[in-house]
Amino acid sequence: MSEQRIVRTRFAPSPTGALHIGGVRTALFNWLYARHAGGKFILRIEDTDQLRSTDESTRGILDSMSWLGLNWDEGPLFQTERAGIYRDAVRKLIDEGKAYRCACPPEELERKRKKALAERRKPKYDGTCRHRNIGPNPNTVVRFRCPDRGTTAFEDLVKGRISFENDELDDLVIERSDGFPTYNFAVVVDDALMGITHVIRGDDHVNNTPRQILLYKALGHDVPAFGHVPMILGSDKARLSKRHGATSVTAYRDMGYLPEALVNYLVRLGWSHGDQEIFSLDDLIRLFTLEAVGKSAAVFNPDKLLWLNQHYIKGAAPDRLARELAPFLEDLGITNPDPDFLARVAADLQTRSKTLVEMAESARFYFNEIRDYDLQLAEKYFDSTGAIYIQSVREALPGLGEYKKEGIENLLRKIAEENGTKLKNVVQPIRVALTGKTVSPGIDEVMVTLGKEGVMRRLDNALEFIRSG
RNA sequence: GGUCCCAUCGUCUAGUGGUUAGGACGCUGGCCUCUCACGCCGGAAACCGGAGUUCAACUCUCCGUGGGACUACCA
Repeated sequence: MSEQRIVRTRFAPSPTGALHIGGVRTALFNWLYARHAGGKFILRIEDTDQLRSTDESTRGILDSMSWLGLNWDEGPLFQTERAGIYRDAVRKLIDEGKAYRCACPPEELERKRKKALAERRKPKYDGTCRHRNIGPNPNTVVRFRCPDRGTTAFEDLVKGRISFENDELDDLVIERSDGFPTYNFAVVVDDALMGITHVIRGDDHVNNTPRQILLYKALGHDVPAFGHVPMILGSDKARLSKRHGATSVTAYRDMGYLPEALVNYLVRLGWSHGDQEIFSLDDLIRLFTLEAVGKSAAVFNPDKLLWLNQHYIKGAAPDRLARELAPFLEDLGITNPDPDFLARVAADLQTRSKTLVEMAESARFYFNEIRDYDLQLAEKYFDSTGAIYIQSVREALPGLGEYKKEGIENLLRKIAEENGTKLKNVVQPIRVALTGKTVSPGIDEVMVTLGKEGVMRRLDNALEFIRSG
């Protein structure tokens, strides 16, 4: 009896661009599956496409994974460093008669394919070189000899039983003429050698699975379990791509999304746990199973992601928000703010910001005193009564005992009452005087955060502006 | 064309033969209120179609229809 093996999953992106929304979700599912089972999560970089692979992409992918908290136990391993391993595996198959060299010119194969298509036949390699016993030669590829008969089936962890007739499969190329393995071969060799027990990937790979199973068997390896998760679509139900807007993890980070929002959103795309919508990483590790992953493709919904981001911003600790917010403020020219002050600003803004970018934008007035008021606003709020209210507040402030929210609000109410007007009529001129805008956090919050001195200075600025204007 | 996969509100989904078909985003009416938000209460909104099986189908089977993936010396 073979012992129950420890679960080993992997994520194997190719470094040909930024880490994609679809890619991370696959990574997340693999990571969760491993963590849930107390197994290992391995990172492998599939960089055999020499032309399109870049170190920069690799760094970006690693960064994005770390930012999301998806740590890996082994790797990153690079396929380009494993060329000898694939070559040996190919040789072994040739020696055993399970693979053969093929010298068919690409143009001819292309011609045959087109002809087959035109005649409504399946375009399948015709086996010309199967028995020609061609030796090593620069212009040859190696093909895997696929069985003509029989059925290859597997029990998919999310979709259930899937089976293919072997005669639908053709003799796929496993080694290109440049000596590098093809994708289908390299994955099998790598997954087998790395002891991957559960291959969790996008369902665009289901059609690859039977030939890969055949390769596992030909190579004499155990066949892992497969779980094909549905893909993520754009709003037009087409595969998610750049034209649907932001699709990379870094793009969302730069737009001011919190990693937990992205993780929470992505996991709910295809997976669910009853009516629950909010999940921490710990919740997910505890609850995640592949059985609860749906079978159908999901449309990416930016609005729901935005809602989740807002939710997490709302609940975040102010000092943490302050740290996250700092780089976005820096983009606006606000550098090295006092951490405590910034935390108070973040606290004021956290129920009214959907992203950190939005929060930074709303936070500007806290750092820049207003000199030139908007003339339209000034005309409306700095009229004779507005000026009186500002003046009244300014004069009352020094005598205010406790400079706290309650005291401030009471003061404003008292002034409104004394002038026989509504609170809002006092508040709005003050708001414009302090923030330069008609929209801001609660006026008492703003005044507390700005501090008594700051508020008095700003009110003086406003009064000065009124006098000179 | 062939093969494979999929199908509940606009979107993400719960449902596992008998439910007023539930939740969430968005939309929308109201409450709260110093603006904007937050929060709270309410509303509109779905079982792709047709045959079966069954006392009873959203749920099981088959056939349509629609969508998607693959069909490379790309991964």
